[in-house]
Amino acid sequence: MEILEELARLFPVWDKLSVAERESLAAAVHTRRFSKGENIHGTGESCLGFLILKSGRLRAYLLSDSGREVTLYYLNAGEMCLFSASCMMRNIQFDIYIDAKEDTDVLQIPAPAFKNLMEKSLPVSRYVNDLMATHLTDVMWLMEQILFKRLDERLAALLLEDAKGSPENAVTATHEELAERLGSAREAVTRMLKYFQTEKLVKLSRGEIRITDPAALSAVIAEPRT
Amino acid sequence: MEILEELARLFPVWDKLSVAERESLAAAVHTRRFSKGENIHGTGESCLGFLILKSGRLRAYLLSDSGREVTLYYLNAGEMCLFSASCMMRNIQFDIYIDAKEDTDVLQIPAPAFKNLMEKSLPVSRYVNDLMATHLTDVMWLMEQILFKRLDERLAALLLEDAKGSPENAVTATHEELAERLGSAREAVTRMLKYFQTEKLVKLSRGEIRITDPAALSAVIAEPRT
DNA sequence: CCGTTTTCAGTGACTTTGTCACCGGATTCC
DNA sequence: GGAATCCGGTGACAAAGTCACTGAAAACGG
Repeated sequence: MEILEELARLFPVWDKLSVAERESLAAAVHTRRFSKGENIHGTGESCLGFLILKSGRLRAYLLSDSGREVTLYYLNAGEMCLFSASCMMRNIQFDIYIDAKEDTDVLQIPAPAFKNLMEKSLPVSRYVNDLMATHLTDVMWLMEQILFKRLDERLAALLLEDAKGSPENAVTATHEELAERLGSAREAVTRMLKYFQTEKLVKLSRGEIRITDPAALSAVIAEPRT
Repeated sequence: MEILEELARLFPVWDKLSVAERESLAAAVHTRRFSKGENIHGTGESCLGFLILKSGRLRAYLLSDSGREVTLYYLNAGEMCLFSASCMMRNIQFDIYIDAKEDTDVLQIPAPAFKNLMEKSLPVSRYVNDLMATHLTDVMWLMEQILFKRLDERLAALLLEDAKGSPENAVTATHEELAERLGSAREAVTRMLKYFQTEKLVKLSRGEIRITDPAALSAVIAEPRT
C-alpha cells in the first residue's frame, strides 16, 4: 500500500508503535488535499485531527475581532499539524486559524483515532509533548519579540533571515505578509522599509525586497536606528 | 511518612503510578521552602525539577534586556510548576523567570527522577501534556490581549476580575503589578487609572483600587473609552 | 487584447502607548 | 527619628497602530 509506506516514512514515531497500533492507525489514515488559500481550521467546527504534510505549506495565525491577523508559524512538507487536532484536547482553549498557503497534500489521522493513540501509546504522548513544547517556544519567542524589540530591529532580522539562501539576497513577500509575521501593521512596515531604502540598506519593488547592504542591516539589529 | 502522604494527596497522577514508580518517586522527593521575593528559576543554571506547591505563591514572567517584566501567570497552593523542570526538555528554549511572591513551601521532584518518570510512565506524560497545553493557552490568551485589545479594556477587565470576591470591591495591587500583568508600562496604567478616577469609575489610594461603578467599568470593556 | 477588478504600496493626520527623566509623599527599616 | 526604599504622579517626547484615501501594478474574464 502506497499510503502505509508514506505513513511509515513521515510519521516520526511509527517505528515505536505496536503491530496493533499500526493496524488501527493504518485503518484510519487517509490522504487529503487542500487548495491554496483554503481555510482548514478555525472558522468551522470541523475537527480534522492530526495532519502530516506531504507537500505544500500551511500558515497558523491569530485573528482579532477587527480582522487583524498575526502569523504564529508556518508548517512545511514533512512537518506535523497538531492544532488541527486541538478540538480533542480540553486544555487547549484558544482560537487558532490555519490556512493553506500553497496547494497542500496531507496524511490525515482523524481525531478519534489520534486521540486513542495519544492516550494509549507512550511514544505518541511523548511526541505530542515535544510538538507542544516546540510550539510554546515559538509563541514565547514571538511574544518576546513583540513586547521587547523595536520594529526596525525585528524587521531587519526578519529580512536577513528570509534572504538567507536567496541568490539575489532578496525576500519575496508583500509588506502585509511581513507585518503579519511581525505582529505589526502594514503601514508601519511600509514606512520602515522606506526608511531602510533611504538609508540604502534595501531596494524595494512590488512583492520583493532586495538587501543591498547586509552589514548595515545587521547593524540595525545590534544598534537600533537613532 | 508525612511527606509521602502529601505526595499522594498533591501529585495528581499518584494513583496511576505502579508500586515501583511510587517507590522511586518517594526516594527522590523532598520538601523545600522559598522566601518571599526569592528568584527560583531563570538567572542561575540550577535546574530544580518539578515543583508541587504546598503553600504560598509563585510568579512566572518574561524579562527583557532592559529589565522590563511581563507576568505570564501565577501558581498557587496545590498547583504544579512545570517550567522549573524545563531544563530537561530540549524543545523548550525560552527564558522564563520564576519568583516567590510569598514564602512558599513545595515538594520538589528533582529533574532526573522526574525526567525518568516522564519518559516511562504514560499517565505522567499525559499529565505533563495537560500542563503544557494549559500554559500554552495562558500564553496565547495573553498574546491576544496584548495584540488586539486596548489598554483601557484590558485594565477594566483585570480590575473587575481581581475584585471578584472582595467585599469592598477593591483590588490590592500596585500600579506596577497591574502593568506587568497587562504587558504594559507602569506610567500608562497610572494614567489610565487616573482617567478612570476622573470618570468616577474607581477610587485610588496607595496599593489599592476601589471600584465605585462596576457597571460603567464593564461598559468600558464592551465599548472602549471615546 | 482590453477593460475591469483586485492587490499592493505609499502617505498624511491623528491616537494610543511606551520611554525617559524627574518629583514628592508614604512606608519601612535600621 | 532619620535614611533608604517604594509608590504614584507628571510632562515631554518617540514609536507605532489606526483611519482614510490614493494611484499604480498585476490578474482576470470575456
